[in-house]
Amino acid sequence: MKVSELAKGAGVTAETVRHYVREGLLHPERHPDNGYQLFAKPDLERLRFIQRARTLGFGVAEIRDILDHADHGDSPCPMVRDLLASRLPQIHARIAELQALAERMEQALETWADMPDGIPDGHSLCRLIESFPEPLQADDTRLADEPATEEKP
Amino acid sequence: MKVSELAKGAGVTAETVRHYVREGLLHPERHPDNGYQLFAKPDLERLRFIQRARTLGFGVAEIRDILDHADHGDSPCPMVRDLLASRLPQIHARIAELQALAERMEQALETWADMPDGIPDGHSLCRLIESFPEPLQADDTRLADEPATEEKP
DNA sequence: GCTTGACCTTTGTGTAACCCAAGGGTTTTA
DNA sequence: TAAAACCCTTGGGTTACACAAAGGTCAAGC
Repeated sequence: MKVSELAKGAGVTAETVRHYVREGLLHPERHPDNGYQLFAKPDLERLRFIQRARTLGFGVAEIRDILDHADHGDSPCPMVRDLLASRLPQIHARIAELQALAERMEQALETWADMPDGIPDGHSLCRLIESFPEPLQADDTRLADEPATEEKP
Repeated sequence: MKVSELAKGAGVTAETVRHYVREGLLHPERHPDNGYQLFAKPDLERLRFIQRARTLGFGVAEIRDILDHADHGDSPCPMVRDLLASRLPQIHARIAELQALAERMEQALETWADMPDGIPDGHSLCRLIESFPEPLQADDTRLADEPATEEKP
């Protein structure tokens, strides 16, 4: 299989496949004549494995570690469990954070529904925003990292 | 005020202040002798405004636009409202996404609690992950962007 | 006057997971 | 046989900062 064929088989873009190759998650052979990357059937399974792992919140580097373990004949499952268990509370924290954000936004829209816009007068820029409570000091309760579930701008 | 003083006043780091200056959110004067950035009292209010806007989900570039409008004497409030209203559903989508992720993770941990780890055998890498449902094809229901609420690794 | 430590400057690099464009070779197809 | 379609690599962009390096500045104590 060539790059695009593998990509289609798993529902990702060819760029994503190349990215995984660059990051060492896939190890294709090379066609000796033209240098094209050649994937075998197991690579399709491997790519699907990667996809599932991504939806479970694993980062690309972590998946590489998992795959490396497996490639060496070691069971990566304990690692997988540990990663999952340690990441879960962070996801919950992130959710809470976003819910708080949504509530602030909704509250803002409600509050502002019958407030005048106001024009910048040197004391305020946009009274709407300024009427909001200050972000209670430096709250370092932010989530450390969240490698999963990316978006495409 | 110098950089660190302004930063302390708003509970952010000096780096953050410098970042906002680079991005055009703050326009300090320069001490003619040593080139130090000099901030006035309004800049502190401005920085706090930025912080509030960030907690409301606005990105730095958006805040720059808002501030530019205000600096030109235009009321940025309609823009603010529009941005908020258009971003809110994305936040909700993002929350739903993360909740689904958390559920998958929890379900995985539960399911695996009494499953054997399994050693890679050429057919499976980690049966635990492979026993999971495939990410239903290319679901492009992902969130377009979410410039707010960043984390610090 | 001088050293020391704290603070200032700019520039460049790194982060996560890709996307996209450019420039150039290859294969397939009409 | 020529165009369309696909392959390759390289490099830059995205977000909101953090951090390190190299060097200038300043306040205080001796």
